[in-house]
Amino acid sequence: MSQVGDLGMSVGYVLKQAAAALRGAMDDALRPLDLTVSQYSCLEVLGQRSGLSNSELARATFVTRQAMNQVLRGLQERGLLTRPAEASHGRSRPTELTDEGRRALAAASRAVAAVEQRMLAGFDDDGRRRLLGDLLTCRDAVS
Amino acid sequence: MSQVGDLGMSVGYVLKQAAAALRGAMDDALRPLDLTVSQYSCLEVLGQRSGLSNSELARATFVTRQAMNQVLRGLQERGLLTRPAEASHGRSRPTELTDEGRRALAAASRAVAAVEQRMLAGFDDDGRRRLLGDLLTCRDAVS
DNA sequence: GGAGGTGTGTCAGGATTTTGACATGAGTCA
DNA sequence: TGACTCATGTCAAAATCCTGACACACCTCC
Repeated sequence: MSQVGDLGMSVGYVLKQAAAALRGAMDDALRPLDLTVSQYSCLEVLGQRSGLSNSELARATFVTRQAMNQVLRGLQERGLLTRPAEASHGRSRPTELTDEGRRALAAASRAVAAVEQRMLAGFDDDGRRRLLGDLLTCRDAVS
Repeated sequence: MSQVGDLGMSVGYVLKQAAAALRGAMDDALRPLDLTVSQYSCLEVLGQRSGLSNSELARATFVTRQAMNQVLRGLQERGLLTRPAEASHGRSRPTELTDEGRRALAAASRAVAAVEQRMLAGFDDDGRRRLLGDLLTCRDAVS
């Protein structure tokens, strides 16, 4: 006898499906802009909080700092962000968006916002706030 | 420490975070059983609906059929499932769990259920049903 | 001052996934 | 029958991510 019961009724399973569907839709929306979801996530976090280090960005996007390092190199190569050649304190190097990076972020942000708008079309303001709170509860409970 | 500002108010961003946290917790819970999340997902779907083909399993778990093929090979190698040597109709080969596969699934299902229980500790029955319905709405709207 | 612990950046290797491609089997329709 | 379309399985290459490891910088405590 399965502990999970009907798979279609498992919150965890549907959560995973919803996240996968969202990621796929974001991927499609970002492909014309030549950005991956990981790259966009990095830019978005940097747009909100400038000057974060590699490790801080990794934690914010739920990937390892090694993976984030690869993303940062690619974005730096393309001129979308800058890092000082050497750290001023410790080993961490604060990352900043360039003007071109801000332009790319603006375009990507619009594309992703359209996807999120489509995902939440069936919710009113109260419903969205409620869903957001529920997801925060889940995230914190399982972390 | 790292409040991300407006990003923390994005349902899509928090959905991604919650799914990532859940995946990490599932990974930890399944590691003692020598199963990855992908492998468990495959077993769980097969436990619910036996006889699915490679492509059907891939769609059910939101991965490509190439990736699912790799998972199926590993599980078949370990004797957790069986596939007929050749297809009886078309090219699809229906997959079935072995007795050992069912035992592994039962143990994994218990471990994952504990994680999900922890994730939903803060919800009552109505809250869980509501969250499940909201996630289904999101999934279908963005697919 | 020195030892130990923590956080950070980076390198290397392996595992997983995706993209692109090709061949096969089944169904549709002229 | 033959051309066309579609779904499936599979192979190969590339991209991505993770695990393990190492060195460096800072901090605390003795």
